[in-house]
Amino acid sequence: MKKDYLQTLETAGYTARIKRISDGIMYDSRKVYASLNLNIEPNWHLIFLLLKQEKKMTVTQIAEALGFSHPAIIKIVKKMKLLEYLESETDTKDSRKQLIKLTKKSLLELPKLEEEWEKIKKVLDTIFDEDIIMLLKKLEEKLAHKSLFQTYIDYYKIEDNSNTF
Amino acid sequence: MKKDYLQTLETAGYTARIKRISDGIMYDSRKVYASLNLNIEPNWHLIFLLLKQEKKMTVTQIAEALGFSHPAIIKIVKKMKLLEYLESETDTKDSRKQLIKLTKKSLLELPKLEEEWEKIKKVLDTIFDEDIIMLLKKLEEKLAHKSLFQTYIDYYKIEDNSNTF
DNA sequence: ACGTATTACGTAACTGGTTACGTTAATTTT
DNA sequence: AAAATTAACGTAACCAGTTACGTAATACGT
Repeated sequence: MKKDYLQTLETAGYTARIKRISDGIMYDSRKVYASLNLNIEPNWHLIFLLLKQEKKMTVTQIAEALGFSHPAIIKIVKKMKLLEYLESETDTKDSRKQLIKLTKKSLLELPKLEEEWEKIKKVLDTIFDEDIIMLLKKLEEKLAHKSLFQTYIDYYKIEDNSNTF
Repeated sequence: MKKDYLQTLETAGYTARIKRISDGIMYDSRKVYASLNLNIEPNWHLIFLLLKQEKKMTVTQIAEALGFSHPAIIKIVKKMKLLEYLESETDTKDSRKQLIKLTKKSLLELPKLEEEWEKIKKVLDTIFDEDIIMLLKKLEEKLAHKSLFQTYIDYYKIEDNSNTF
């Protein structure tokens, strides 16, 4: 078994370790979906759930809800539209807005998908126990309260010249 | 304050939340380095530490140590070479191997860099307290023991046809 | 010692996200 | 009601990583 240096690199390694965990989970989710021979990507799950709840949402609403940039949503929506899982209409009140919603096909396939998600959830629940969910919440709270960058700036009373050049 | 849907989306949201935390930390680290007007990227930190310890390492060794693919390391090394932080020589015993090491310039700048890292460490330590590090270890252990994908396969005794189509 | 398998590195193409920028529509200011 | 500002979407270029693939050097089995 190879030596894992990240663990020995102290604090410097934490962020890398979190990233590795995150990437690993993403990678595995992808594999699970692939093994199902479903033409579905992990991210889509969230979009399905969101639109099932809200019926119609604009691009920016989805982006904000999921914490992505709006171009990211546009790309995902494009893909999902190609596979006819989503459709959109222009808002009659505000023609800038695109209202995204699930198609008939989506609604038909939802029960099957939800069954799969239920199975995936069970597996995830074996990893994400109480403690770990607590950890997530704690981390989120800390970072939400004050970003790392801001903490750094305040800590050392440095002038933020990252944008000046 | 906008509603955070990820929190309401149950298990489906965990992986997305971890990713968000991870991305956020990365983003902020980048900002800290930018504010220092140092031409250094966060990832490089680990390479510096590693090579300071080990003196000379091959591309694949670095990749394994840090959990990246080898092409990723090649790219990073290329950049660092351009700025003259790294240099490489071909192994005399095995001419396939490139031995990467720190340059004089790196060694000269190290004290200053280490001073900065020390400051960054202090800030990170305000986030990564005992509890969080414990849980991080726990998560890593769980995932190291058995990947999510494997858990899934075993759980449902599915044949892995993710590579077969 | 010779053919085969493996290892190490490098490049190319792709991926899932980002920021930057442009356009048009709506809103606010004056 | 005209001008300026802001909001929503779309596209383009970029970024940091990945996988897939090629090639050359080494190690291995017979």
